[in-house]
Amino acid sequence: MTVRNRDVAALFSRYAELLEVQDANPFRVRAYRNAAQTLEGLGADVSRMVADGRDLTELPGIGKDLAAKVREVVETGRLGALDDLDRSLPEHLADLTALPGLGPKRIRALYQALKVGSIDDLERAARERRIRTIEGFGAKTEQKILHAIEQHRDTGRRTLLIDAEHAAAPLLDHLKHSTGVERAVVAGSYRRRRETVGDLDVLVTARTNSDVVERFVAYDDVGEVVSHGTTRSTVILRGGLQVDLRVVPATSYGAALHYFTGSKAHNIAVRRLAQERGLKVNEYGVFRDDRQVAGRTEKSVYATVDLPYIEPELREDRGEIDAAREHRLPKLVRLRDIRGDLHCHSNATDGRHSAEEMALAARERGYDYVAITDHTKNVSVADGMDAERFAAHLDALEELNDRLEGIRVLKSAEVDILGDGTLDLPDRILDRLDLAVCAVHSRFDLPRRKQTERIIRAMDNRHCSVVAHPSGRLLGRRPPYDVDMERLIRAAGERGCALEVNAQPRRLGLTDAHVRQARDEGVGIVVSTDAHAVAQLDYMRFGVDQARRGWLEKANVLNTLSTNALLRALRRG
DNA sequence: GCCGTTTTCGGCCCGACTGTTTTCAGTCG
Repeated sequence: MTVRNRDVAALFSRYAELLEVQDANPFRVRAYRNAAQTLEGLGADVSRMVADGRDLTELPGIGKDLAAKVREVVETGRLGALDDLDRSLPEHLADLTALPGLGPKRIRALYQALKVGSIDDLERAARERRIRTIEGFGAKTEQKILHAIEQHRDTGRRTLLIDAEHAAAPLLDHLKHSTGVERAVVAGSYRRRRETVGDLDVLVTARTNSDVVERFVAYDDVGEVVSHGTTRSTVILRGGLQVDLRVVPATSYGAALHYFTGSKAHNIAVRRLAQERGLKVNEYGVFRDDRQVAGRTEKSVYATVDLPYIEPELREDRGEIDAAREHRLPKLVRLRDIRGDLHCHSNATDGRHSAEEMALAARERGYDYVAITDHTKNVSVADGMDAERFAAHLDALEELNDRLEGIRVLKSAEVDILGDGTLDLPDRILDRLDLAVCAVHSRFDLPRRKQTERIIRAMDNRHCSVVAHPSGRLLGRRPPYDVDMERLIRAAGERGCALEVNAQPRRLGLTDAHVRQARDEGVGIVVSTDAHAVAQLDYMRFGVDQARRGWLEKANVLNTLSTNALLRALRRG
């Protein structure tokens, strides 16, 4: 069994939780958390690094001790130190850290006083009114604990970025109508454009007499007010999404925006740089002694630590600080660089609109080209077409192309990759395509090696221009199929095959870390919407966000090219 | 437990809100 980065990260995270409950040195706890984060954000397989005898201490936040522990997990699948802790503490004690309001100190107090070792134990103790008997706990805390358990049981999931957008837009509109409000924006992971967000961090600049916090807690969609201060408040919307509001004066806007955009790790790194320069950075500005020296804009904050502006999508402490210092930050691809969509469905199979409607909608969006990529026979649930139907379909696309002006319809298909890695269309049809977008739609359960080799075999076919949604995941619904993505990326590079960032907000095909790895390996990336209706062409921006999180520049993205340059770039051999 | 352009030891980011122990610890972001 191959140990994946996220397996090691999960063990480290759990170890950190247990250490915390044990009242260990908080910096030691953080070291494990940092290491977990490093591993999760790493494109390369740590198992392979171990097999290749690479020096793991080169990784940020991993020293001699943690390198040995990573090796231990990779080689044995276990972490001995964690097993030891697990033996001395109740199995489910660490689960308690998931409850808001319960930190390590309180969990320890509960365990020592009442032998509470799980959420169920905790609920029982609260109902029997035993929690209020512990020093430092009262009736109100007991109630809050019960409430937190309830909430934890029916939510506790992350929200898709698109759903967060739908919640944020009307809320911002509501806040902007408050007295004295100048600006209202969403910061946090939403602004960093992570694929899912845990909560919404709303930042408002306002004059001192503003009623914005009052308006915030009185917002229609608020289900519960968690906290309510003068400059800060937290609510939970009816749908379960938590929203944190912070209010600062305009002179602090840049510092606050930087602070609340995060990530936490990025902020800590920036503040450390400030410290070295005798400065203090907080959400109100950059200070030398008690005098504010910057903070009205984010750029001014970065300038005090001698860095250029860093785009929010890069702020994950994954090397962006060093890159900024050395003036080698990527010039990130933008939505307006995109000149066409290379993955769209029509009503020839499971799309809602005709190829002509899709093409006209693409033209409206300013594109030069659009690839109509309908399904092949093996994807029967989508009414996939066999060779005969496909031949007629391509005739129709040619006819359409002759008729339309201002947009080039590229003849294409979403060719199913069969279980053995062959393609679901004969060569005589594949030869007629401008490009073939190939993808897996079945046999998600193949073991890792077989799945990997299946897809590489498909890439061996000279017709395969792009591998679409190469991980097969559906956020919150279906985990990625087990595939050696690192090997897949290398294979794509060797064969001149492109990989797709699928812009469907629930797919986003490649993770940001894998996008970045593909870039480092020189693999061409296409960003496509997989639209099944004209409105979904607008999902392109989610794909561009993901590309930006993977450090892609315009030159890394093939569908920023003109039609002819694109077709040249996709031609293989 | 990590890390080093003052350091291989001694640091490790900073402030708001809540409840309770009435002066502050705990938690969170």
